[in-house]
Amino acid sequence: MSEVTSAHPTHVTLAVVLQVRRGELQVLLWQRAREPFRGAWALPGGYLSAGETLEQSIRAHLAAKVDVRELSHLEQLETLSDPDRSPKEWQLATTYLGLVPSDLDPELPGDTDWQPVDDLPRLGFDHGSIVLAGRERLRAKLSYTNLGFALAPAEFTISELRDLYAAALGHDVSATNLQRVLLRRDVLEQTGRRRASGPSGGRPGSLFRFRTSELEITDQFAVLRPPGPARVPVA
Amino acid sequence: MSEVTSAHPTHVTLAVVLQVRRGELQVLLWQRAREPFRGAWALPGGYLSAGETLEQSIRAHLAAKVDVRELSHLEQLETLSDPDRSPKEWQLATTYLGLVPSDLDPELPGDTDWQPVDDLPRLGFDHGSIVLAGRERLRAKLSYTNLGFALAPAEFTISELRDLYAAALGHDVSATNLQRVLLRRDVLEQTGRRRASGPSGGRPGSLFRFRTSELEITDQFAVLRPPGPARVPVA
DNA sequence: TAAGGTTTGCGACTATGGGGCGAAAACCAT
DNA sequence: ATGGTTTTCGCCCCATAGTCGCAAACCTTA
Repeated sequence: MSEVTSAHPTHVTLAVVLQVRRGELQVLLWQRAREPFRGAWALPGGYLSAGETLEQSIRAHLAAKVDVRELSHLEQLETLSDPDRSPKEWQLATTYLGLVPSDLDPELPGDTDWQPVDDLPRLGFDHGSIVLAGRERLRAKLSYTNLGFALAPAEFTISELRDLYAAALGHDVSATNLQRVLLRRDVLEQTGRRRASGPSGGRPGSLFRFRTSELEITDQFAVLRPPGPARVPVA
Repeated sequence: MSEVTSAHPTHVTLAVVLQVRRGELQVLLWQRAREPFRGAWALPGGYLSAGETLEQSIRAHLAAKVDVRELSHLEQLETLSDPDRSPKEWQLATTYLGLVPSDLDPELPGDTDWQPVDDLPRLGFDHGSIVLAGRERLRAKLSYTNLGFALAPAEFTISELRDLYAAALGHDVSATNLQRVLLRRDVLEQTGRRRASGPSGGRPGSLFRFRTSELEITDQFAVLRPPGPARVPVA
């Protein structure tokens, strides 16, 4: 049980901010200088202030670490309420998933750094499981939404996008298949330009972009569909 | 802005409890006797008490309306934080989705009743949109999980199950397709028994049951799968 | 300019799973 | 037995994903 159990819980917001850096999925963490969990790493976030919404709160706390304008996506995850999740007080935590495009490299305070999600340091509180939940949410949504836009730069070749997906999903991805799936779903479109070929030569790749930066869900996963002759293709 | 904005918000839990009754999807509501929103209908729920988790809180509040043991499923939805969502105070609300099998008919207090989700009365606060969110979550999960177990009685024919799905999804469902999909995914199994044929005659249907009442997710919706020869069938 | 190496693009083929349809099976009532 | 009703099941079609391999496009070096 908590050392202090008042009648009202405190409320914090926490964010799992993910980015693909150097070919691997990394999460934004900061190292605690004070107890509890002194020396351990923790998710960015902090207390909810009066008059704020939860989203405003997490954006404000993140602004102290990274420039908030660099966040390409932010969505709410679970709200945690185990009375023992903080050793010092009765504290609720509403968690968020944030994404940053891979071509950005925001300035960070000295106590803050990116850590690979597959090789995490010791995390304080229940933050380890929160990172797992964020990673899982990202993995799932990459499959049935256009969320890739939030990980990718404005323009990219299919090979570059394949590497992004491979890092985020944690397994190899076929470039052929990725291109076909995303083009058929109309989430990618061609820019017409090509990229200068790399240092090792080879054919230069066409540049693509995501058609929109609004989250869209593929309707294809409604398994028991309404009856009808056929779903009309876009007119 | 709220009339009263203290430094600490209050926190309530609310539940969208759904059941298929008389062939349509209905939600559990109670009619408010006091301001604000006197006379309007509202979702069951109430304040979070000291030492509780959010799930314990909503279960306790629901116990005052329906016997909690009748809930076949309970999962967290969003946590709402608009400072103006309650006219009387700064109040956060963590919402839940609850499901009740269609063969149960719990005792209800006098102020409480089931209402069809397609023809709702006037709802107080933001409860209208919460009901929508719950309905949408149910619809989605019926497609890619075995969540149907939470709507169905212990045994049923395919036709009966089709009617349940049709009511929950809001559109017709093919019995042939439903059976094939759920059997292939191994979520349904046959009991061996048959149901006596109905009043209008006809061939008696075989009785089925859900293989498990634990929530399981069909892995089939990972679109960009890991490479490999084939996913091995269950050995 | 030709040859060889590297990377991208793309079509062909296969596998899987959902949707539609109709015939056969199983039951009741007359 | 005959007809009406409901369930069951096989068959075919189509959409989409996964795999493979070759051609195209580019660079470097000879």
